[in-house]
Amino acid sequence: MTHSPLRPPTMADVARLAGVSHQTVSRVLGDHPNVRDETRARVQRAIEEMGYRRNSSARALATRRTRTLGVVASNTTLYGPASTLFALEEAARAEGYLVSTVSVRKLTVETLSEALDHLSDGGVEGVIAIAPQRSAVEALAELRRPFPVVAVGTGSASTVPSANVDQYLGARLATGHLLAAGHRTVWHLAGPEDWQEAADRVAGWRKTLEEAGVEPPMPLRGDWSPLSGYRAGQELAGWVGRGLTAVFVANDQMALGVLRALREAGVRTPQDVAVVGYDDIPESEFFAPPLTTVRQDFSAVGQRSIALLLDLIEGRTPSGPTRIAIEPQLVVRASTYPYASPPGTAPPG
Amino acid sequence: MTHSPLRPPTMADVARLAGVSHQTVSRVLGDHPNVRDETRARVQRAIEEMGYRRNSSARALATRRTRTLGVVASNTTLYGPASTLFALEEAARAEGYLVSTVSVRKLTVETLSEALDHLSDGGVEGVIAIAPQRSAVEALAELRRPFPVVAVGTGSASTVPSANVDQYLGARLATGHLLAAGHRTVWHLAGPEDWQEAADRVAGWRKTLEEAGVEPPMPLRGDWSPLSGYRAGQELAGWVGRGLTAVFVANDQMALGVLRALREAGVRTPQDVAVVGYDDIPESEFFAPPLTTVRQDFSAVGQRSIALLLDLIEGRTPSGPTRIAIEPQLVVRASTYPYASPPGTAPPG
DNA sequence: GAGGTCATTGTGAGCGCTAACAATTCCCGC
DNA sequence: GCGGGAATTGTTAGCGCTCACAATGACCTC
Repeated sequence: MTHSPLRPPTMADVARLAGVSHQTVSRVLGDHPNVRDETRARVQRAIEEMGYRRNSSARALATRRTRTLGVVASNTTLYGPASTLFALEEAARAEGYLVSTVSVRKLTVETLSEALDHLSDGGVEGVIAIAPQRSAVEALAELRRPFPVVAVGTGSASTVPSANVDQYLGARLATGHLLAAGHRTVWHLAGPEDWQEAADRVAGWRKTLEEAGVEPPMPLRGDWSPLSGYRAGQELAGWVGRGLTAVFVANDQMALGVLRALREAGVRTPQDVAVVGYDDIPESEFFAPPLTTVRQDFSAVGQRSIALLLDLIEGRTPSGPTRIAIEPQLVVRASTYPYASPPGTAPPG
Repeated sequence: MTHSPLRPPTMADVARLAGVSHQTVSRVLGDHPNVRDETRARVQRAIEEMGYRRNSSARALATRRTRTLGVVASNTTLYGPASTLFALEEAARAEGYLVSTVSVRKLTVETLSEALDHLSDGGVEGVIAIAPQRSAVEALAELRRPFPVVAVGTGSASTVPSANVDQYLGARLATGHLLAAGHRTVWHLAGPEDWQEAADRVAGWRKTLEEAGVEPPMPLRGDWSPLSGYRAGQELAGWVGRGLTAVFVANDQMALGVLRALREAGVRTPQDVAVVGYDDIPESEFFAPPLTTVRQDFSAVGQRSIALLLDLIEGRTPSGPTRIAIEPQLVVRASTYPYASPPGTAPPG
């Protein structure tokens, strides 16, 4: 603190003050064992006094390691991506890595490629790509890149190493729950066509119905937004009384729109139509009525994918499979069962 | 592509292939004017052929510029922080900067200090701190740090350069709207005590009532979560018929809980009690009933704060004030006015 | 055709650190 | 009190790039 040059102090400055060579300073900083206690203390005092911090660029240049990971994501204001991002960063930081993020509005071959370039210019050692669109997955496989990449949200379609919640299983849980409650069939409001996770949920829903000997109705399509759910809900309301008693909606936000449309059409939930969502966003417990949904462990996705990426970067043989699947969990609430428990009494997510 | 050494190619490798000096390669890459077209083309071909990319660490070391910004944030799965984060990254990338994020679970002096250290070790040239807790703001002012910092979400309390939505004004809009609709008084469910934004909203609400000659009732406290809103809503329901006809809730998530509690208590919204929220999250239009709320332009916050930070980094005199205030906007829906328009007809956020 | 100017290219010296090796010191047993 | 090995410290050479400056050559003017 006494010293205040125009440029931040260098290792040589510290060395001079401590009366040692710069290499000894480096050893102290690197916790190298063979440094005399007295010397170490003297160096440490000098470091303190000058407020010295190692220059990360010089270090990175000499070691060829930046200790920085990249993340490419889209739709980061949605609960799922935001939660994954959070878990990713936390896991990476625990391993001493910094995380640089590129959030794009729309994931295409171009934006993905630009994002990887930008991260590459930033010197990342590896990248997590949250790439739920099918096209992005393919692009990922083809793009030339000088570092390992782990995909997240690619559903069952990943050709690169990946970590995913098992969407197929989640859809089976949701659909099976409705069938078990006595519904003859289950309609489905699906996510966008080109999202692999949406496709996996459709597949799980369809398979479950088929196993029960039921011909699946035509699924509706939304874009994940509450508004698209509202519009689909208006359409669904027209089928009430003609065999529609249960709907599996591919995410909670759309389910919210469906609930509103049904309510406005005078259709009661769950008495007339039962609704199941997907994601378990924090709000869904407070919808009207509280929403039965499928909870995804985004935190696990984040941790597992970081662990996998680090294995790849450090050249270790991955300790587990390179295509990780995480089990989702059904959360039953009043939208499928009118006597479900009030808020705050069930274990939180 | 033909070349495939163990190490990525260096500028010298490219220079050799193109038959020029490494400096000429640097000039081509830096778009320096004085390079003959023929030479430039030859170099570019060599770059292409080898798949060469500049080493960012070496570049950063030589230029003393990392072109990386840091962001410290908490509660990043909430709509507000997530939106801000997105806008921040997008604005920074447009200026050629990479963004490294540290998301902490709880913002304290310790976690903030650790986050800044971590970012500092990553070589960031400046930091945006999303620091809504009052304690964090103070910590920020005192912490020694070798780079400029711009605070976001610090409400009116920032001692460092900052960009904020004017929360005081937002609260006045919300409260004034309810008074104008004929309510005699307005209750308030506030956010956590130590959040400056919560305090600013309380102040705006209180001031508006006082100006109207009304003694403000005791505000309730929540923690932003729907559950805390639900609990407060149960309490509020007990005051219906005893002067409670309107509530201003400090965020949309809590408002969702309040709506549920009122509904369960048989209180109708807006006929018995009108409710106004804050944030305009995408879901609020689909609540039961759709929620009147205050929209914050997070995107503007992100852009303005990045512009300010870059001014500070580049040593320019900031082109505007160093404490930026952004105006919020009232969005009227059915929770205060039963004949509000259906979804999809109003201009989107 | 000498001298001057400009465009173009090359050379050398760092940026601040780590890694490999060399040099010094210390401590022990005999 | 001296050889030998371990512990400790110093020296040197990069890591791959940019910056400042030097060198070259082309072209022009008088």
